[in-house]
Amino acid sequence: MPEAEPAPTAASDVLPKTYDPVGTEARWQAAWEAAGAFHPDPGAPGEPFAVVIPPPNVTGSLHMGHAFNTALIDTIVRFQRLQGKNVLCLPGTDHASIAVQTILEKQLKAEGTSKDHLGRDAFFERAWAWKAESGGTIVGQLRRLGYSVDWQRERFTLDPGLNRSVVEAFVRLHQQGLIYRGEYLVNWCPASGSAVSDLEVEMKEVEGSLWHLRYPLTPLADEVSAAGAAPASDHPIDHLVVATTRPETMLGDTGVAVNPTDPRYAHLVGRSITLPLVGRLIPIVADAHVDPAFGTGCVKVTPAHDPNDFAIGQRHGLPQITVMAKDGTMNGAAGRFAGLDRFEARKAVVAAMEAEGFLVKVEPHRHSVPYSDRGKVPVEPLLSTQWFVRTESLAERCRTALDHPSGPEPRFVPERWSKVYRDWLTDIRDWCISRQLWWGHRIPAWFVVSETGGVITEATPYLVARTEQEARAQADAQFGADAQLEQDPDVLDTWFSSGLWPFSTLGWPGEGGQEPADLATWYPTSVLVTGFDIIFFWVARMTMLAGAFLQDGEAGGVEQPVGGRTSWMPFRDVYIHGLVRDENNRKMSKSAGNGIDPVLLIERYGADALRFALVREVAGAGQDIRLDYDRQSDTSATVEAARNFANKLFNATRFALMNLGGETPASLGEPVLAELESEDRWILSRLTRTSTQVAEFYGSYRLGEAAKLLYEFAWNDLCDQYIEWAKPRLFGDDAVSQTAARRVLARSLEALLVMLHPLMPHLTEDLWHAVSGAEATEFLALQRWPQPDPDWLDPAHENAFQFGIDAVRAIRNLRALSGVKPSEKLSIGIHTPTADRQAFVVANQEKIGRLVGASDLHWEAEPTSGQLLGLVDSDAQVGLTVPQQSLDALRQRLQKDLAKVDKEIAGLQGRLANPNFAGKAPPEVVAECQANLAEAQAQAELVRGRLGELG
RNA sequence: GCGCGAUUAGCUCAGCGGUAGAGCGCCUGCCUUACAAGCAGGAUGUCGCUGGUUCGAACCCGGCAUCGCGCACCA
Repeated sequence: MPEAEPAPTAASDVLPKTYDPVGTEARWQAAWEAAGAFHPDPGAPGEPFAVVIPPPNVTGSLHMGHAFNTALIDTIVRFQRLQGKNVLCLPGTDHASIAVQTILEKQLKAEGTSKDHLGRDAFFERAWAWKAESGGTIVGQLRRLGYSVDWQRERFTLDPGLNRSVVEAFVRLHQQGLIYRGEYLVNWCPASGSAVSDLEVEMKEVEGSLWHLRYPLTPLADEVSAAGAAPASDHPIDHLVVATTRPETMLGDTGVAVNPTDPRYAHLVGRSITLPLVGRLIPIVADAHVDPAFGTGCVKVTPAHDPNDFAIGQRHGLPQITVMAKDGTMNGAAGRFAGLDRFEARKAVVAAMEAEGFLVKVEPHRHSVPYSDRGKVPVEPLLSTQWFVRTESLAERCRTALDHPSGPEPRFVPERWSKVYRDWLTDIRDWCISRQLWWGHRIPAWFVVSETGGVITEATPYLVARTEQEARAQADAQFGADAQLEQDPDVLDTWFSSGLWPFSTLGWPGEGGQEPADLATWYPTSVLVTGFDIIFFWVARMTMLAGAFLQDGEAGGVEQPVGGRTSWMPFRDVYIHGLVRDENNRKMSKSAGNGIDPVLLIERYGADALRFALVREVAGAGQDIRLDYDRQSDTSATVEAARNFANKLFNATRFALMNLGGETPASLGEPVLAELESEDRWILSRLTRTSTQVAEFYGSYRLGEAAKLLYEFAWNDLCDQYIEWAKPRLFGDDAVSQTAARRVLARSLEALLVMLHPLMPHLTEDLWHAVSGAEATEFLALQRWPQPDPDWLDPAHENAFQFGIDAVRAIRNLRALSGVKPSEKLSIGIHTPTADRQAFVVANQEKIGRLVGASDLHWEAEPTSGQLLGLVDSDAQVGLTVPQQSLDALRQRLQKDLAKVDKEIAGLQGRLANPNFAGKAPPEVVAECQANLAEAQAQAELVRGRLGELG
């Protein structure tokens, strides 16, 4: 960021009538970044507070989910900064192996070439070029949200530092015996030619078919030679019927299973089937996995192509016959079907079965099929040799931490997600971490290919090392100097590097056994903020990997968090938020094309408005939020309302600048208690209450509540009430009264700007500069949370002032009923026998008169006759003298009031008449009930009197 | 199948034991020298259904219904 960036000019003395976010936002983003405002020093004072942001795909672009996540995180970290914490918020991106490789391969294909033609090195270069070109998009868009992250610490999962972390992690896991290599069924994506993780598999409901196939029993005569012993007796049954949704896999069948308790087939267990089309003899086995009630109760077993069958096969020692190649076509083992694509093969197998009389029937069948998220094709369970992380011991550590005696680690907000997290850590499957791709971290394992004839086979010994030199040295020692090495061609799952994110980005593992300063200061991080959709895949992987690396086992064999920490957990809290749904409550997705572009909304309404709108919608419980949107006009009423709020603040500040006489909060000084008037004391009390409560809300992730409370304070209290009541003083010539009002206004507005800053950072930064006159090098973002004088809190006075508000409303209501022109000044009376209220009315005569358009505002204990009267409560009435009275409207109004109050009386009397209520309810509730009844009865009396006068 | 969440004003949602609120929208009137992206006033609900607990339930407990989500999948 060039230092020469022009210093931001704060809102000038004369502001325009509406706020223009576009220029303002860009200006402050540049100023913050140029000044390094969010580049913290690990040695700085202040309690450390750290957040690492969930790294988006480097080549992606901003969607509403990012905007939402960003709004939440930035609100939290900006609040903590205002609390004086030493805040690090660290940004970055991940390399998204499959996504990027898919894009690149598509490009290459369009150019008439391929990655294999290009070669690995050239392909890698090209991928980096693509990253350089498109990788700036999303970080640029994140900047436009006003994200207060430390861009100087921005990381990328493939950068050299994180590369080192990944290699170190792999090597250490291997040393701990937690990484192994072996041949297992994995989710294979034929489109990308790689294994994929569970995350990248999505179950889709499809209307498929259930093919019922006849599998003939092998005649007994032939069994003898096949099984070596003749079964006890023959039987009329000469075949079994199996059902399948994937008939092409029958070519790889190596058994048929029935339930051991199924009387229909018990006698057949041990006999064999002659597999149609293939001719292979396969045994009938008994396995409890088979549900006798489903279909025919007989299941074909294809261990090499189905996870359940794989397990059955293992239990019964059945061979695994792979009939498919890695590109999804049938292989040599498929006999005459070899070379066909798996879906063509399906048709061909069915046709052949039918032709040979083995097809019994076909039923429509709705079932779910695993689809590759990236390749958009059905995933194929395929046997292949892959690298795995043994997860059980890692998961166990995490489960134990959840039961930590001093509270669960991490702490989930909302709490219910911890259950989901625990479920995922229970009965967890080992994690396949190898990917047959080029764009990613190459696995740091070298095969000693000279031991197996120059090629990599399952039997080839391998060495895991941090560098090729290290591997070479190991090879020399173990296999001699002429051992030939070849690095594993595969790369690691992107989530492997993402799983290290909370510590790799802080410099783990460091140099020479030294803990890096960032890690020392900010690990464990304070909170992880993420959507529930990746809780299993990302959150749990981070906690599992941290458990493996951020502990020492030295102290008497008991593991301890490294560096004397109290916890090795990568984050204290996990704040789970919902999804942003579209105007029809649908999940936004690229394929559905229903995404709402945050950038469009930022351009239309400003980033502050979008952020405020998103956060304001958040309920406490991590629910999804719905964003309304009109696709015809690209407008959103919700965001527009937030934009209007921004404009309201802008104009309130504009008003203040016009009425503070060129002074600032600092030059005006603190309000002097003895000089304060009614509305001063009221707003300061409200301010004190609000600042305490908002801080509580922000601090406990109740961000939506914080936003709503501030909205109300700003609009209702400060603008609608305080400013309106204080106007005569600000405009008037009583210097003492004017100064008092200026002090209170300046103080309240400044505090409001600070409190709103986490939600609307640009606007508040700009307005704060205008109000405070602060230098361009100073930032609101780095100020402190308001510290109102506790003496300002005055609930009794808030109550007393509420009477004023109510009286004004009652008068205005009456005026509206009277039909008198709003511009016409009227003689108005407030009638109350109570001394305090009388004093209030007298003291605020001018202000109230102004608020209600009175030519004359006076107090009288009782109304004089001939007036139009309205009720404040049983103790106060308001009266107007109007030229032509609109008696019908008033009568209707009073009758309505009476009906309401009568209903209330009936309800209260009913309750009080119940002897159980008086006996069992708390006395204060009974007393309140009685007081309400008395009030209601007194009001009814007054209203009846008024109605009587009207005739 | 197992689990989770939702159901409150026309719409989007708060409230989670003392008798219902906000924003938007709506109706009426106002360009009142901060703001028409505004101001003032107003209307609007058998709180999904059904049992129970309680003096008292939108709120707690049990069922049911509808919608949504996650996990597991029966071939």
